Amino acid sequence: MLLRLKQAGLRPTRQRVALASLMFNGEDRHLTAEQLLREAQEASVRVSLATVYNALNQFAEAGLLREVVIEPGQSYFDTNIEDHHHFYVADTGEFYDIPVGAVSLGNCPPPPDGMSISRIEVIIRLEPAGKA
Amino acid sequence: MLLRLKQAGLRPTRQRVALASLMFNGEDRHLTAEQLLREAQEASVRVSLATVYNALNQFAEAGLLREVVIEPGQSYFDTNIEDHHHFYVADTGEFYDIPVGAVSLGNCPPPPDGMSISRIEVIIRLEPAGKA
DNA sequence: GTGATTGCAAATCTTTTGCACTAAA
DNA sequence: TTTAGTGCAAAAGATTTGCAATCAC
Repeated sequence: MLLRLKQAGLRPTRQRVALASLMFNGEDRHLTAEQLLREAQEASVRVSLATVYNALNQFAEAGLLREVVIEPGQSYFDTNIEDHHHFYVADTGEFYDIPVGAVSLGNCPPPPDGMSISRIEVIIRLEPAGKA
Repeated sequence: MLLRLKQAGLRPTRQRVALASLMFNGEDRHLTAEQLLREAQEASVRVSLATVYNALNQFAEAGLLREVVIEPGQSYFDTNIEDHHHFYVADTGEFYDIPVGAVSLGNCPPPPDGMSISRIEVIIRLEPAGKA
């Protein structure tokens, strides 16, 4: 974790190392700042909410994770920085990753003049089956 | 406009009629509450920000428009309720609609067990050409 | 008249910021 | 030691809410 932070140009402080260790634990995660704070507290890591926000923003800026905005008034941070898409369950706030290869996007219309595509995001919203 | 509101089960008050007239003026629009308030004020419609929010939420709930969340801390309301996708320019907050037929989405992976798809959203983020 | 709606101001929620203190190099 | 990072509490923004006044029916 130390190495990863150093490579990103971030000083590996106790808090940043602890937060990074919680987030980058092997599996792909989608966490809000509050959720990460709670995990830190459960792991007995002394850290403030402000620092969690700062760290998440710095990690995102450094390309270590990606901010995902799906709901009003709530940002998720996604540890999977590969090109991919999402299933999202509004009821629970759960995410499931979809590898980019699993969705074929054809026929994309050309961007307006003077613009180029920076990223394509596909969000498939889910609901409990047989609900609607 | 009166009719549209009545059909949606909303009492056609002065404010709601005025706001609806501004939003549903023929073209597809993507507005924030603040933007709509400003338009109302420019049109000399006396209405408060709280009422704009209430009206937008009621319209959305009634299916007259759709809330679109793309940026942290800012909701857009889209008057186009047909199935469609978006180009989005982060720098300016501009939207361009993409008709659903213009993007072919194949090969969608099946949703997790017990879940069904409620909506598929494709967001193509744009940046000024030759920027990156 | 009666109940829904409005406007205002205050409250709420997420996120950011200022600044004195602490820790990394 | 020097500079970056942290924590707290306060600030900032977007949105919601409580309640008396107002409007639609």
